[in-house]
Amino acid sequence: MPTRSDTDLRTAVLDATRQLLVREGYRDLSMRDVASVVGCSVSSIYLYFSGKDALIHTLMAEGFERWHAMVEEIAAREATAAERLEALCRAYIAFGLENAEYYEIMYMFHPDRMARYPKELYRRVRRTMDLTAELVLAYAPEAVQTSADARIAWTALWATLHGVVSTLLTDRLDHRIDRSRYIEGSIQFTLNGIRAFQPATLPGEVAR
Amino acid sequence: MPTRSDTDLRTAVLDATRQLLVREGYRDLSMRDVASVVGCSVSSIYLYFSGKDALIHTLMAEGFERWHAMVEEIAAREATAAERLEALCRAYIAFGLENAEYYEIMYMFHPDRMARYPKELYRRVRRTMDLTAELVLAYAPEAVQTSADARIAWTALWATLHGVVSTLLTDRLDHRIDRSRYIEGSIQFTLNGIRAFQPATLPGEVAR
Amino acid sequence: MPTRSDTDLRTAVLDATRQLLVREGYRDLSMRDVASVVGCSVSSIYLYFSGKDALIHTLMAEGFERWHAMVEEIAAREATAAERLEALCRAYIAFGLENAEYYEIMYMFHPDRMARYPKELYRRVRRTMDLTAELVLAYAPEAVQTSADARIAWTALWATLHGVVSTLLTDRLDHRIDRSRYIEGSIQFTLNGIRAFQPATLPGEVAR
Amino acid sequence: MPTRSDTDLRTAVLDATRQLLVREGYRDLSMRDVASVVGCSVSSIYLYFSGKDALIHTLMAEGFERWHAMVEEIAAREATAAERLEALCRAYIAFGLENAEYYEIMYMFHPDRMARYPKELYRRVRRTMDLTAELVLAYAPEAVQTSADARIAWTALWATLHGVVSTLLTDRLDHRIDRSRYIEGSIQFTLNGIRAFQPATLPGEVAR
DNA sequence: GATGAATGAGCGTTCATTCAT
DNA sequence: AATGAATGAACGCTCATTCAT
Repeated sequence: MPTRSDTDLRTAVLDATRQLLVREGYRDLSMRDVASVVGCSVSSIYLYFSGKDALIHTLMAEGFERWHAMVEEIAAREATAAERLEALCRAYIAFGLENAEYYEIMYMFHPDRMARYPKELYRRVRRTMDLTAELVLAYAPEAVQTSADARIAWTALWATLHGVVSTLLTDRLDHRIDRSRYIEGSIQFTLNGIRAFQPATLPGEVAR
Repeated sequence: MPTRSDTDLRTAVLDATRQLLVREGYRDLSMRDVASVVGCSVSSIYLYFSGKDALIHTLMAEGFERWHAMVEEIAAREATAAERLEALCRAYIAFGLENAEYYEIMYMFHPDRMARYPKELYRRVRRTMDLTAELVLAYAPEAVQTSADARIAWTALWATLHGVVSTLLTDRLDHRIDRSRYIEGSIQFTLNGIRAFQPATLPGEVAR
Repeated sequence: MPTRSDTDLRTAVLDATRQLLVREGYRDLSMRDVASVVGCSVSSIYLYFSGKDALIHTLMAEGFERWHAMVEEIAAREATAAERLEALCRAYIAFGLENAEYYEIMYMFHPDRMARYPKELYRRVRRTMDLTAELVLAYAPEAVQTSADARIAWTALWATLHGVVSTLLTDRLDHRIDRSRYIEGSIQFTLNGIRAFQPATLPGEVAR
Repeated sequence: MPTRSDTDLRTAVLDATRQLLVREGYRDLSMRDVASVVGCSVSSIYLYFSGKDALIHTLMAEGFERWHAMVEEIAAREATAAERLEALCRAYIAFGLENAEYYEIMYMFHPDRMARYPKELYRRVRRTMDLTAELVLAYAPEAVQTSADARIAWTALWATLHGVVSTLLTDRLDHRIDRSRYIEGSIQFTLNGIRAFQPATLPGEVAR
């Protein structure tokens, strides 16, 4: 009597881990818990993952994958550059909020602290960013002219979005501020910033 | 030969904890580690702190204190509103980078996960934010008109700054991007965003 | 060379605990001690018992079980009521002495001090007592007439027996007194007490 | 401003310990607690007691002292032998109940487990018992004829009383049994036992 | 392919005790 | 006479990991 005949254990473990990550957070996640949710033995997990780190790494990769897919979908949309960039921003925030601590392991973790993560991931992340940079470039071609500029602009834009997500996830938004307004406001004014973008000059250089 | 006679153990423990926090992050911080860095016994730590939580709380309070002092100093400066707000932004980022995961425990932590932190801290944090809001208001009085707007604008501004710090601390800045340029760029364009600020409209409302 | 292959660790842990309980008493019993006697790691104990309390509870239950079995066996004997009650008394004392502080955890412990013990045990204990009460009733039907009287008589009888056990276990019997004589003497005169039993009158009531 | 000028620290420590012993029980008694109740430093306790054991020993001695005094007082009373022996029994139980865990350390502790207790105490305890034996002898001179018999009888009597105290202190009295009736019943029927006393014969000897 | 048994290292915390001052 | 500072050993317990079956 195969309890789990069709779906394999590896998948079940990933599902359980993802679920527990949201419920308990990364540090309270234990192999025991995962096994107990899956309904298998602890040691079985080691058949598919070399250890806890590898398990987490897999989820991180999965997360980046998902995000990449979203970006690709948006990039492919029939819409104005402005609509697409706004959509990207909203998608990012939504992604972060919906994936909660899943997001945490993707972004808030010092890679150095875990066994070195495969280079391959960095490559993928960079590819995602390049794709995003194109959207930025298309959005404000008169302000952002080189693709180097675009990367700067996007990283800065991303920083805002990350800040928003992180602020909301950790519940640090002042309670007097309306959540949706805050999100929209942040997006709008960071986009304003992009449009008004001019290659930054370091302090000491001829200023803006 | 008094190794520590003049400076007391309490201070040494705090120093070691701060240092370890940067090296190991909060969750990997153990009382044993702290003791070993300080060069004292584990139980000695308990002479000055009732437990691990209390130790961390102390550092958090200390961090917020320091930041508050910086804000006050900047607010008191003889300078234009623009200079002061820019200074605030740079100070924030510098503070975050220099205090590394000291910063982490201050901002990246869900308060709910630790034994409830004294209300008093929250009050201080909000006071700091109000002070900051004034700087924002002074910077762009034509765009940001009410102090409610100012709080929204600041929280959004803060989100960017937090994003920058977090991006840099977690080493996620694309290595092709110049660090200083990125910082300046982020500050400039977030300030642009402030000047162009208009109370956000929710999607569905009459848009910008 | 299997040191323990045939008998399982769970049993070994219980054995060691019982043994240590005699040697060290309950409060000085540590999981480390148990592990060291068993020759296993501390954490292995947790494979079979959820914690120290559970370990002790198991032993308590086991003890009460054994005692209940003895009572049942005696109640079933083909013998006079007098012989059976005397047998019960001797059995009680023998049980206490042979099981040493195993006895201690069964009887000398304030239940309140440990995580609440399952009700089920209390029920068993009371059932054992009821069974015993019957033996008392059969022994002196003219003196002890109601089963309520029997319970009082037995509890008082038990108090004596417990006193004897406790006295001997804690080595408080005056060394000039012969151990066996003391035991027999106590039994005889407590039985005399039973036969001469009359429902106690509180001081102030019309006295005997 | 001497906070404790008249009464010395030694006394205060003993008082605090006694008080804590009742409140917390022996095993939860800590030097810290004592010091905190006294309002002195932990190390100050060591000025008067060489350690925790010595502190407990002192209290045990004190307890035996008190009990001895009670016995003497009763022995000296103008009353019938019966009244005095009954009074002794009631006094014993009252003493045990009123001194709760104070009683515990006096009687429930294996002397072997603590640093050897001074011989002097044993001598005192024996003297107390001899005094008691006299009361027993006077109570039933026709049954208890030699002082050896008296010691046996008393030890057995004591066992009952101890059983009663222990039963009540550990809350093991069946709740359907009235407390006072139980106490009186036990006393009465143990006295009956004494009166009917005949030197015990070992099983195998010519029986009663 | 899957598991149960076992472990070693580590955790936060408590406590009796010592000793220089 | 009294203390504050410091410690070492122990405690109950958890966890990621290994390995024979």
